Amino acid sequence: MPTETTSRLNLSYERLNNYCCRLTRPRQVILDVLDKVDRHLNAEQIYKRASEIYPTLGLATVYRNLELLVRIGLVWKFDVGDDKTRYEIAQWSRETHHHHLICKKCNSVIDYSESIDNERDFLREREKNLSRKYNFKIENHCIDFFGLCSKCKNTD
Amino acid sequence: MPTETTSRLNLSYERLNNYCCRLTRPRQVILDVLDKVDRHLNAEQIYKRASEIYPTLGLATVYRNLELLVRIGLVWKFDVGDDKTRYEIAQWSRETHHHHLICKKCNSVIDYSESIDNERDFLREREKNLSRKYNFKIENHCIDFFGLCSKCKNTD
DNA sequence: TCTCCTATTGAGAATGGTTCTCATTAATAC
DNA sequence: GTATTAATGAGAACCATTCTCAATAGGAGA
Repeated sequence: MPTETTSRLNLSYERLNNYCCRLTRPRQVILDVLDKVDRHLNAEQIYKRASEIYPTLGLATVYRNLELLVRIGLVWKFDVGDDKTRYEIAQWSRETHHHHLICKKCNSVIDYSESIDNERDFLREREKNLSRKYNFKIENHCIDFFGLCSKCKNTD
Repeated sequence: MPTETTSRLNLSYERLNNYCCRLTRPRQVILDVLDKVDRHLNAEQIYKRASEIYPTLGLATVYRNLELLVRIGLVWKFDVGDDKTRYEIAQWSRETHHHHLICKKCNSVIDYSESIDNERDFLREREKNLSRKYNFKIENHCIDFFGLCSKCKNTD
């Protein structure tokens, strides 16, 4: 019986197929790392973890595939201001979609997703208005709050 | 009689003073460029424009001062995904604060700010909740919508 | 107005995350 | 299997940004 995790990975593999991309070992390993991890990793960190599973992996391959995965929507990337792009597995479902609280000082990231229902309604309405007004096809959004986390707030 | 623009610049100069930063020619010129321009420029573009006014300006000086201006809140920076940080003069007032529509294909940026009142109310409430829940001091937020602009939508 | 102190600058070198190149390998179609 | 060609690994290259350091110039006080 497939767990939730394996079925999410299976969906990812299927999507790769739909885009005529080969299902290679590096791609599986990278997706696997992103799927398992709870934090937002940069390319170097993903490379390090993936290398433990697949030691001959190259860093360039990690970059190439992250770019691909972002392009076909399986992975999202974002920037917290430390010049290293961070990546997370795409969360399309109602339950798992979330936004970020980013600490300006230590660059840590907190996800939040609870009580997000009115946020969703609000955004849907907003996107509809903006699309019409600017003739712009909105595919995604990014809501980040910047400030000081509980630790850094007290040492500031 | 001071125009709106000159008074905004004067406020900026005052703020530099408050932070014990000298009011140097490069800083004036950079602020002046950012104040006048309607688009979101990257460091290179700011350097190019500022050099026309102050030809001996160095690129490193532009980077250093943009960092300073961001730190003291006179300038905001953000990223559209082309690996070049963009900068805009900080818009703190109710009338001028805005968010972005970013085209994934041509990296163009549209500001929107109209009918933003309910957005502001929504965000204020949200920030209050998040601050309490995560003991996080929210200082700023970033709302960007990504997608395809009217031009790119049709050539896709 | 002059002088001093030191923050700031300009130029070029250095850094480092990311991308490119190219010979080699391996995933898929037949 | 075999052929085709997308994908890979290694290292070089790229390029936005930061660093270094001697020279310059704000601005406080005399």
